[in-house]
Amino acid sequence: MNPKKKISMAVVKRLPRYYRYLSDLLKLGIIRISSKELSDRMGITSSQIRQDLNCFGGFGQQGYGYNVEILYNEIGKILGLGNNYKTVIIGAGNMGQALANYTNFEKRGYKLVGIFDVRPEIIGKKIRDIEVMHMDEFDDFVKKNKVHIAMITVPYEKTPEVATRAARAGIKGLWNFSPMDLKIPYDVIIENVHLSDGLMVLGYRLNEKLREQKENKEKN
Amino acid sequence: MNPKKKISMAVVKRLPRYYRYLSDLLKLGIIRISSKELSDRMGITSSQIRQDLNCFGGFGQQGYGYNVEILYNEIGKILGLGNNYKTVIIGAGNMGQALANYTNFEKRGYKLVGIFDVRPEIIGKKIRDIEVMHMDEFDDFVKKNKVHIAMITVPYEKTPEVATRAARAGIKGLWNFSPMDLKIPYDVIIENVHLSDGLMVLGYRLNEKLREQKENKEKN
DNA sequence: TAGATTGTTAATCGATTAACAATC
DNA sequence: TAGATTGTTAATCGATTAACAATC
Repeated sequence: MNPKKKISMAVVKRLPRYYRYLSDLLKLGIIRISSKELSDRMGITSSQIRQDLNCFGGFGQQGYGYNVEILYNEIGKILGLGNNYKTVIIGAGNMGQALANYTNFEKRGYKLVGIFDVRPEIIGKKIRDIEVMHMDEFDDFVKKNKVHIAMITVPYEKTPEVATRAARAGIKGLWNFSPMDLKIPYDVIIENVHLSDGLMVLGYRLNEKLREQKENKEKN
Repeated sequence: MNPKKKISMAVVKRLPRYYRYLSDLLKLGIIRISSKELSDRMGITSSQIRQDLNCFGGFGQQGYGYNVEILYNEIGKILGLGNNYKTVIIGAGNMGQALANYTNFEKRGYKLVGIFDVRPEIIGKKIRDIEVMHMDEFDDFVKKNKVHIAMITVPYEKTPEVATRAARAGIKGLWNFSPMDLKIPYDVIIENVHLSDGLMVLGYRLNEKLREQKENKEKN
């Protein structure tokens, strides 16, 4: 492998999936796995698995395969899970609370340290031992606690303003849940979650299938 | 264009994004747009836009460009938004309630008609005018109302069981929010939402950036 | 050692971009 | 008509798959 070569997004996006499957294998008590076995489970080619893993170095052994635990830990490292990134949630509505209760993130090393909102009726409420704070305290909190990531679950119109404020306060990564392609003139990494896009793809596939079924019926 | 040729997923996944941008243009009162102008706004090539649209037919006009409203409606049709798909939510926890309140889906033609749970304390509660029903009523409700899509936001362990039940009841599409690749032996279309995968990709990008910054600092 | 399976190179496939004739 | 921009073909680029020598 060549450590200088830039890893393509196609590969990076597959890493969390590998990580998930390896976590399952680990729980099942499986010690070693070949690229062939893993490819069968995941529904991809073994070639792709070996190719992907070799972007980051040789984690396997000829004639043996991969040690599940080692590979799991290595992918974790590649994904930066050991960095113990601290996160905050801005917007303690249903989505914010859902994310706060999503213990999967903690398991993956993302530590939720604060929840913010502006609505008086929700300030002070406890969600998973974390008291909802007012946005007035946001900037100081981020600086004091060296928070890396903000999950933004505020109403659509507020999103750019809140994102800008977070970037100014020193946040390095934004996870945006509003249905827009968030763009702000700050040096910050943005991941947009477009839930309704996913639903529309489901709708398209449903559509295609119903159309095919109709065509087949007409043939007979 | 060749109507027989299968549309690639790469293209399909871009359609909701086009739809979003066209919706914005429509709101701005813009009547026509060229592939070049749209490509500038979206940060992709005009070639890709023309190529994508031509998978489905010629919606533009030489020397003029595309009529925003027509294109918007055509993409809506392709995505099957006119089919008025009916949806239900299974699991009225935070995520379920967040989805229930996500009015974007309604705007896109997905009509939420029912919410289900098994916890006595939540049955009967109203969320956006829809009363939470007990799962005992699920099968009858789906059949009677011809529900197409179920959004599954139940705890991890319950997911396969609930999905199976939904498929048996006649649901055609499942939108799964548990962090697993849902697989059941039924003829049903499944879209998995892997929220933590997205967070991990954000973590990777953050990691890369911090590493680069460190390297640059060491050089100077 | 023999068998298995990796790491890696080469071949293929598919997706994106460039180019331009057609045409509004 | 002249200018603009599409629809579409061809060229390029990147990602996936196949193949196999290296080696555990």
